[in-house]
Amino acid sequence: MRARLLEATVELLVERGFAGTSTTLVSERAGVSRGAQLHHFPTKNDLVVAAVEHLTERRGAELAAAVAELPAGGRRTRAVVEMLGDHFSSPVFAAALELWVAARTDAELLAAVGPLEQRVGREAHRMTVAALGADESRPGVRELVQATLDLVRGLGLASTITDDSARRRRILREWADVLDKELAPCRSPR
Amino acid sequence: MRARLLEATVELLVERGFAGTSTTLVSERAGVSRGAQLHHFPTKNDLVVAAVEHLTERRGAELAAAVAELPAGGRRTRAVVEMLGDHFSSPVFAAALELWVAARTDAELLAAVGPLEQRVGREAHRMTVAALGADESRPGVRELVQATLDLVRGLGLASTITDDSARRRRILREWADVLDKELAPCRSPR
DNA sequence: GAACAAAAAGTCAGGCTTGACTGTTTGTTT
DNA sequence: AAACAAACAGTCAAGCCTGACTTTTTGTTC
Repeated sequence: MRARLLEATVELLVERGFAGTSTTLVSERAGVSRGAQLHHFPTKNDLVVAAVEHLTERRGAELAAAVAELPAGGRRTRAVVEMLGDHFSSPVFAAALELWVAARTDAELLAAVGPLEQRVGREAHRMTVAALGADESRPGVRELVQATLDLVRGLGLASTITDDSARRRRILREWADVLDKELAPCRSPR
Repeated sequence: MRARLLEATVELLVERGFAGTSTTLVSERAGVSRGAQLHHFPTKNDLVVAAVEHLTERRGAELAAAVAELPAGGRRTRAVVEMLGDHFSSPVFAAALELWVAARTDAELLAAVGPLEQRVGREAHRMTVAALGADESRPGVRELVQATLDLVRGLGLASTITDDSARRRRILREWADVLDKELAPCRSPR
């Protein structure tokens, strides 16, 4: 029942945004009575904060699953960045974005979302480093991985109102080529 | 008077977000009566759409001013990307972000914000190409400039809830070095 | 089997926001 | 100078959202 409420909350975040996600709508969508909802989550903030955590777990699981299915061979870097690009253009990202923006002007929400997102960010970083087989001990490598994640975040933001996947693919392909050159373990390119 | 209303709208977008920007607050902040406001902007959407246009002009002007003040010499690429990074971490970006996210789930708003943001994006692209002195006829260069803009957008998004400017600088510095290598006109690095 | 606690269901009032309506001032034209 | 139009000012009712309160059902323990 908790799960149903959280799922409904995430759905409504994607469809109607944070402001459009009223607690009444959530209880209706989840098929849960208003009283039951208020029993589990006394206030809207409680509900949404719990939804953040739920969402975080889903994001982590989806990322891990996507990494596991990566092809081993040749164009691995391209596959990794395309996977990241897809992930950060998914509805899951849209829901997270709603929370992110809402938290910017809501101190209570920020206190809950901030640390969580930081944790997810670190995990995504670890995963990406592992997936790319990058050597973080080399100077600059860590920054380029971070840049990759910030890039897909920016692309994801753009995709929420203009979904130009062809443009995204071209950019990520070029980025992957740059990464391949910069991350190559031998023959320092500098 | 229109200008005061629009300024107040932008301020409130930054401070309280889209949902927190009520028309009543705007009229109070602008020192304009409710009736006067409704005379100029019959609905909230009218007001906010006009604010988008106003904001767009300000963004354009700020970008142009920043470009004009760039040092000519040595580390020009670094200066350009740092300038972009600063710009996309400013309150102006926060206001635009609010509108962006609100437009995602509001068709009427999307119709107004979409084309506008596209125009601004193109202009930013042209400016960046000019500032970097990039040769867009070479394959991949265009994509790398786009990637740079999407990267700063992603960094700006991150900065709205966690303003880690040191991290941003490190990342942009590294990226600037990569850009210098990739955009160098002679000796194709591929 | 009865009693008690916890979960779920329904109702409702208070507060806020929006936009419509009516009155007042200012400026321009004849 | 008068009349008319446009901008401006204030008020208000309808609608929605939130969260508190009351009642009913379910499950567990004695």
